[in-house]
Amino acid sequence: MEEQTFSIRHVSAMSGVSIRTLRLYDEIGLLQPLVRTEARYRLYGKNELLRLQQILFYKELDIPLATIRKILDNPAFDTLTALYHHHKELLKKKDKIEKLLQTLTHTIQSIEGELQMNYDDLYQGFDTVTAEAYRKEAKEKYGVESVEQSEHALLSMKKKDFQTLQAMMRNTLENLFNLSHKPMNDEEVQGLIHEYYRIIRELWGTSSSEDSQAEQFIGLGQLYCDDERFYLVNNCYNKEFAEFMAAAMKYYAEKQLY
Amino acid sequence: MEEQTFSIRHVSAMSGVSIRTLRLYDEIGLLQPLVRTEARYRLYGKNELLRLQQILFYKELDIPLATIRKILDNPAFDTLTALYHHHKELLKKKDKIEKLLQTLTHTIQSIEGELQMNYDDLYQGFDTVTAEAYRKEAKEKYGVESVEQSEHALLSMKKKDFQTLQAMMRNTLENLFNLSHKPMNDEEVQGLIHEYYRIIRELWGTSSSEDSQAEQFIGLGQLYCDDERFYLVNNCYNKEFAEFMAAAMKYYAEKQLY
DNA sequence: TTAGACACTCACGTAGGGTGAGAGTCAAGT
DNA sequence: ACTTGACTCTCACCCTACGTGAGTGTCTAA
Repeated sequence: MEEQTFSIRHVSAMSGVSIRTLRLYDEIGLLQPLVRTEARYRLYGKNELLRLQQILFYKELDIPLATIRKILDNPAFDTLTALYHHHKELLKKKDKIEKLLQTLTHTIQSIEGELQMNYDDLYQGFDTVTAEAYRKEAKEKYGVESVEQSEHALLSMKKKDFQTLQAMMRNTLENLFNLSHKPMNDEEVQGLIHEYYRIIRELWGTSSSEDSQAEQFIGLGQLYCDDERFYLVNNCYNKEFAEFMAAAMKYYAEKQLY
Repeated sequence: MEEQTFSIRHVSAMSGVSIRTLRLYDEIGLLQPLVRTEARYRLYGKNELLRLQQILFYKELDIPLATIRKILDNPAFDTLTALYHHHKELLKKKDKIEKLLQTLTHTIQSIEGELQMNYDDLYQGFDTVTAEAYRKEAKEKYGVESVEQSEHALLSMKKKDFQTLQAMMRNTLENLFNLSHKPMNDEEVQGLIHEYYRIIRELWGTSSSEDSQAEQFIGLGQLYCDDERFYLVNNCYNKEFAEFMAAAMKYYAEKQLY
């Protein structure tokens, strides 16, 4: 029995995504139809519809399309994991709106003379979109301060590049978190650590350097254990996971980097 | 005593909006600094900071910049009214997230075999971005069905044009709602009705027609009273306001259009 | 005066589409 | 078999809202 398929118009109607957009997604390899008929018509199946949903969730989080594709095409990608991740991010979005509502209420009160408001407070809750803010986050979260070239690399890194790396890092960490019940030297775990290492190297600005920076990588893992600011997943500090990461990173460095 | 002013970097830091963006906003007349020094430096004051906040709220609602400018530059613009409007829209956004969370939960349950899910339901809560959806809304809300050229005008109207008209219409209706305690023939009220008339004409595709369409305009006002689908403000049906509108539109037509 | 921080304008480029033109395909009706 | 309206395709131009870099001028403290 053949799988049920849907024309591009049908998918557009179901999903609310324009036909032009669906073609764009095909073009860039983000969402390819199940079938191209002899007439070049696109026909989509169930898996494509599910993938489109994932795309829309990631879009809701302002992830660029190229990054979405990378994430979805990763062999380690898992739909359920991603859905849980989206859930958390949507809750964050909701919190943001709460904050905006608060700012709004305060502004009204300020205008009506009921309270005094600082100028800074006018903008509480709005997204900060400057490259500078992104760099600050990198410093706080990814231990780039301790690496020589990092300051320069960070200054020259473009905002989009940083966002892409960040999204992929989050994705990798999520996957690692799901495997943290396994031994840290598990093959799959170590594969993900390898990925993590390469992303960190991009952030450090040393991705093409001969020096493998094994010790720095180990040091970063240790930093996760020592400093409670480094909550890696679930928006809270998780000691067990930090230790898991540190051990896995240390093992990876010793096996692959020395 | 001179007003306190802020450099562009300061405003960027306070607001999270990039310097480049602030320059762009100046360039397009959306947010002009209080002062340009002899050196061409931009200095912003209190009113500019408040205006920037308004811009950010409108941006949060995906209103195009040119439209934001039109709204803010309208003599009838009122900050408090706008803030109340933003409040409502943010609550709507929050509802949308709730819906997405629901969709997400259902998807998880569907994958885990706990329930059966239609393909359409995969996309509940996501924005519908097709021009077709916009046209449908126009038909439902602005009485375009009853006007001859409207179908053709609607088909040829671009999505952005429609969004712009829609935003301005909402804004005009908000202002009218605030004046609905006044007589419907009040000068200010009639000024806003004039605005409303011109926007409706754009939607009808008859903005440059010699025929004033007085009767159709009156008929549209009557439609608001007769059909409970036409909730104009506050996301609910408001009979008093609908009647106010109908009367004001009738009066306007009789005085200005015949 | 110097030097570093800051600000300016100009201009190129990009992401993610919207839109229109022109042509081919499908399927039901005659 | 032909017609016709709905559907689909590709191509190509355009747009919004910036990001980014280059080059140059301005400010201010030392």
